[in-house]
Amino acid sequence: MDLMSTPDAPEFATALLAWFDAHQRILPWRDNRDAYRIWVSEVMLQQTQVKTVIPHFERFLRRFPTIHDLSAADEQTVLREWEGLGYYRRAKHLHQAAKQLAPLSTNGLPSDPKTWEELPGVGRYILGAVLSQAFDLRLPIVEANTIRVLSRLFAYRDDPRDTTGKKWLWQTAERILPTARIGDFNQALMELGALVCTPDAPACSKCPVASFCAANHLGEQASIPMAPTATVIESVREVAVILRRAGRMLLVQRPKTGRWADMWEFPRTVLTTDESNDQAAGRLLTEQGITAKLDCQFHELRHGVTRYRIQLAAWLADHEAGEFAAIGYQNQVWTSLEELANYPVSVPQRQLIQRLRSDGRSVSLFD
DNA sequence: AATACGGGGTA
DNA sequence: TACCCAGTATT
Repeated sequence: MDLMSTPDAPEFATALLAWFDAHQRILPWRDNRDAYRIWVSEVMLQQTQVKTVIPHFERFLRRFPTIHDLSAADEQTVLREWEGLGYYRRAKHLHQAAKQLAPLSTNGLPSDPKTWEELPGVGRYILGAVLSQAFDLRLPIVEANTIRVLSRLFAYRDDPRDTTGKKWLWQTAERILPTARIGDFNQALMELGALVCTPDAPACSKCPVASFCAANHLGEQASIPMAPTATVIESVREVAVILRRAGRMLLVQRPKTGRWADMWEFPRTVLTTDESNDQAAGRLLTEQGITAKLDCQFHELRHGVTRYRIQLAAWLADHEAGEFAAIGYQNQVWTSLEELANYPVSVPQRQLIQRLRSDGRSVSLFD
């Protein structure tokens, strides 16, 4: 058996960086090493593919070119700019963190890890990604691409996603860090995972570090990393009502399950009985102390969340009397028309509004 | 240790 | 359809 070089050898970083220099994609956040731009990009890229992020990133940076522009904006504006990216908590945390960081950023963003660790929405990945890329601090990263790349390089056969695997990943990511070009090295590892060391059919023949790869030597690229246990997707029915008052349309949506249900207290049993959807919608309003006429417009939308496939039945209603509260993303509760009307809507909700408009209805949610 | 959190891309 | 994606916070 021949000796194989391991990825903690200096030759590994040399080979990987040479490949990165020649083959990296041109991405808008690679224009320069501005910490703010890198930070925004890393937050957007959480659980979101590069191709999806690019147009949002460019629009967001035009709207908020510096951390001071972002910190000066109100939250609703930031959330609206985030529309379509999902995981809106990211935007809230980014905005809160910008407010904390802006006063410390008169000469650029701080490079002190302690300062960054305190920020909402900044975990170990964001910390390493931003500080290694912006300031070349010697901090490791672990994320979707590098989980796969590291598992294969070392032929890690256990589940890299469990507690033991995570610990191994962070230790390994730190151990193979070179002593210079840390940010490029971290990015190169991710870029390799995105372009070469892909989940299905990795292009090992084009891999610059195949000679360092245990899985490649063993021919086990297809079985490493081990597949995660499949997620069970549950189908859920939701009821929503669109309130129309004073020329404005408002969407009131019942939460799907869990914590939201505790707040809304709309009995889920309704959804599994023979009770008609009209009655369910009527009760939804009544329980909120709202008097409304339903004109029985029925729409069915599909709204994807992690573990649920949601069928949303929506009605149009004229709001006659009564105060109301509405619930939407992140347990947000609105108590005023203004607040709700200015909140970003999800893509399915936007589709619903477009459908109403195509039916000749005047929808003025944002007008 | 599990779960919540979105929406888009892809075979 | 089912899985994947430059994760973090909460329970």
